[in-house]
Amino acid sequence: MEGSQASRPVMKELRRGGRPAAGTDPQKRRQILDGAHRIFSELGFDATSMSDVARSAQVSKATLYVYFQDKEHLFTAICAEQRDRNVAEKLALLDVNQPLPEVLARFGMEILSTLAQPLVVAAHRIVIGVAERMPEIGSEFYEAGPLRVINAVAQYLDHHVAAGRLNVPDTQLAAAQFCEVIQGGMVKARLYGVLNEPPPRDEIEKNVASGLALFLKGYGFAG
Amino acid sequence: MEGSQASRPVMKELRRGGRPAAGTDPQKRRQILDGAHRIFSELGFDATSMSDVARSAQVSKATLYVYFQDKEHLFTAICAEQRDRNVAEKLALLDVNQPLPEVLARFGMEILSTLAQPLVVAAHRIVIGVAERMPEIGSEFYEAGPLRVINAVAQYLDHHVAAGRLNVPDTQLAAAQFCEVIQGGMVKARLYGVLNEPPPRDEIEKNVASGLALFLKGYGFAG
Amino acid sequence: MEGSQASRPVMKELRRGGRPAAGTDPQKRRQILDGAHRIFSELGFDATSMSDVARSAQVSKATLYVYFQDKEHLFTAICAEQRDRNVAEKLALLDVNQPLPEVLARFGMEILSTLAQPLVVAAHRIVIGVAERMPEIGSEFYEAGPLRVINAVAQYLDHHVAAGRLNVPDTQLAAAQFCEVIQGGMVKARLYGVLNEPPPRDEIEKNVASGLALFLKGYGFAG
Amino acid sequence: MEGSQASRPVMKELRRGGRPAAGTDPQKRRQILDGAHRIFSELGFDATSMSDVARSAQVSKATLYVYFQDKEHLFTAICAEQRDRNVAEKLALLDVNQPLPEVLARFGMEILSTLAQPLVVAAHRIVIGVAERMPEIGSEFYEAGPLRVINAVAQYLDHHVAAGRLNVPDTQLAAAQFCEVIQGGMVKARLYGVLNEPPPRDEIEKNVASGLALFLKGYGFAG
DNA sequence: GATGAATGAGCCTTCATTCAT
DNA sequence: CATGAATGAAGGCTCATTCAT
Repeated sequence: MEGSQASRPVMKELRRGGRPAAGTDPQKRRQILDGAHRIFSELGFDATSMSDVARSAQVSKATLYVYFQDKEHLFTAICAEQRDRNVAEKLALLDVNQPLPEVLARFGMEILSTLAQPLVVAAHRIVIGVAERMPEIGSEFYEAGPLRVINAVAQYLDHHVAAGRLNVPDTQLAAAQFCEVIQGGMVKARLYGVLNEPPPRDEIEKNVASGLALFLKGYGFAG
Repeated sequence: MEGSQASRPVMKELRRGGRPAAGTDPQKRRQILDGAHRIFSELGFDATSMSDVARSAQVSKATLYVYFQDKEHLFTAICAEQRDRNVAEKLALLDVNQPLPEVLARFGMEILSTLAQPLVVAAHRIVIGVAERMPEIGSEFYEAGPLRVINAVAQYLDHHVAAGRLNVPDTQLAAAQFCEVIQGGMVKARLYGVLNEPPPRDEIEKNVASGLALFLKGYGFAG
Repeated sequence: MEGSQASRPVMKELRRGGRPAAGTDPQKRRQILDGAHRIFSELGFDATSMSDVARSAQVSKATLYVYFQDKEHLFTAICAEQRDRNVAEKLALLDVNQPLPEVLARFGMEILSTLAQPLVVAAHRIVIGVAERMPEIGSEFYEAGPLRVINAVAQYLDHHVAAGRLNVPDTQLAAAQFCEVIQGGMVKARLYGVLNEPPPRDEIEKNVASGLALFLKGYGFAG
Repeated sequence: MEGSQASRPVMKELRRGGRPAAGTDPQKRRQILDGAHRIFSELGFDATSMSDVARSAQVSKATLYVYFQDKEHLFTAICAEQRDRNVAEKLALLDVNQPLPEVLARFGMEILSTLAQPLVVAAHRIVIGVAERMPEIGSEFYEAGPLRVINAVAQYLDHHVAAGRLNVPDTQLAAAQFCEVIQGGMVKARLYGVLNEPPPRDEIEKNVASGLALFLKGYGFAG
């Protein structure tokens, strides 16, 4: 298993540059991404075979490889899409000109609703499950997703701290706390597979409201 | 995957006297569990082959199957051990007769120190990664671990709420919030593989202190 | 196809040392080598699948990989065997104490008989066919086989040149020439697949005799 | 692999008028042959994919199939071209009216220079490597190449034997011996991949001179 | 006629699991 | 009981070849 490192690649690695044509039909690409996302979410990364993906996406296995270099790249593409999809529009909610409690409430609702969605939970599960072996995927995902949100919240808090409305010594830490506290353990339970349905709206509302109240009072929010 | 478990030993049982049918040497069992834990933590569930386990545990592959029905059962056994190992002693810290802030501080320190350990993070990662396909493992793990802690904290809070020292409408929810705020995102980052070393003690202290302060003030703790 | 060099191996290459147990039953090893040799000779390296080999050797495909790291190593093992099998005993024929013409006649007969055997031709064919992509295999084969013979003959000629019985300015070159002339194109034709049966003995004799006469007269052999 | 070759064009033939059915642009054909030759020589038959060929020839893969029925036919076309390219002009050197030693020297130089060229070696390698599975390709190649040369030399020798200048009992055999002996093992080593650069002119000269001298003296050439 | 895209078949390799010893 | 050896099944990936445009 170790001696072959030098000799095996000889046979194929000689082939140089120029990939096969790099599938460019965006529609088909979508079809593949959607099908792959569906089945990856259902089975996890390792337990999903490329045949499964092909079946789920209704294309031939070979076509998969026209659009994506390999299984890992396909998966990474899905992750990237998943995190980037709505983050931007969510961050836009952090409007410093609106009243803080309402902004954070709305923002929290958005975040929690998204995070608790089964498909999103599934994506996080996979990334976490794979993080040991492929730390770059995990880090990248974390940084472009959760961390980006935390940073935005921290910046938002900075503003209000400067304005004297909040007493927060470490806004970065506070932002992380905020993101956790509004979840009330709801996402965590789902991560472990305890629950699988999207939570009812009132439960989300309750958790966000409770967490937000705790946060505001705890950091001495002065209307 | 589970069907053939009862039939094989039967033959042996018939031939010999009342000898214990399957692997019962507790020392060897330990050896296997330790080796398996080590390698599972390093590679994850799917990426670890039974050959890897055998090598890591220094036993033959066949012996593995004498002590554990299959890969999944072996893994489950490790998880069970992992969660149960220290939970009990940690819960004992929640002594209602000691001053609340100190109890929660000490308890939080314990919890966070444990959760941030690489091997523990690895175990959680695996369970989460596997939760989609094997929800029972995930649920069981969650219930015997995180949930058990939450419940204990909730009960502890109940006591102080009853004593009028705390104003908490939903102690179960508050317990979950407590468990999250004290982490300050420290465990989450590790879950995604962003960091891998155990955090320095002062960082843990800072996070617990900050989270606890937030929690106490937010829930109107009155000394 | 090129970007994956760094990322793909991550998944598996993590596994370290200790191969699976390295099949050691020499009988089974023989069985595999023989079966593989048979089918490789029939179909060539690339056109022979490991399934073909397994079938031909009457073992499971997985067993193949217990005894040989991969297809290339299996093939190399066959080549090594093939060249080493009889070379030594043939070189022993070059006895400087026997009369030169008889020695070279006997030696030439041995060499040509062997080289014209279908299975040997097949081995050479494969090695040559593969030499572009795997030059080490080709070189190694050439050096351990043809070159070794040439060197031995050169040394043998040296002796007789020193004794004044032969007038050869470059014995290395002469040795190469000798090895070729005695074949009379017989091996070459077989290499290209023109003929496939082993040549009749008298044809071999004729070619060797003719080539040897040419060689001796050409290099002024003086009884 | 060969079955479907006649049926496809039929449809087109019916629809349109007397337009040439299959790829007839000789320029494009050249382009394909050259590109294919280049890459086949580099990688060998099996290791060269039709994508490689398409890339090397700068045409689409589908176009390849307009000009050549399949991979094998394309390859065969290249081989045919390769052998026929210069054989004729070389055979013309065998002028019975010129002094024999000079003719054979010049002829030998031409032959050996050509055979030792990397691209030519590569072609031979491929044909040999493929000969087991596709004996017609091998035979055809051998007959139109090496054998044709041998025959011409044999005929040339016949003339001089008849003129009493040479004492050769079997000119066919002698021709084969001549072709081999002038190579001095130079081509053989290259066939096995030991060397890859074209040999320097003086080395070629030396081998031819040595071989020719041996041949002439051995067959009693009388000026 | 030329091409980009698609695919069924098949390859090498590995894995979880089970016997015979 | 422990093990070395063996294997059926499956996985990721590529290829020669063919349509629709």
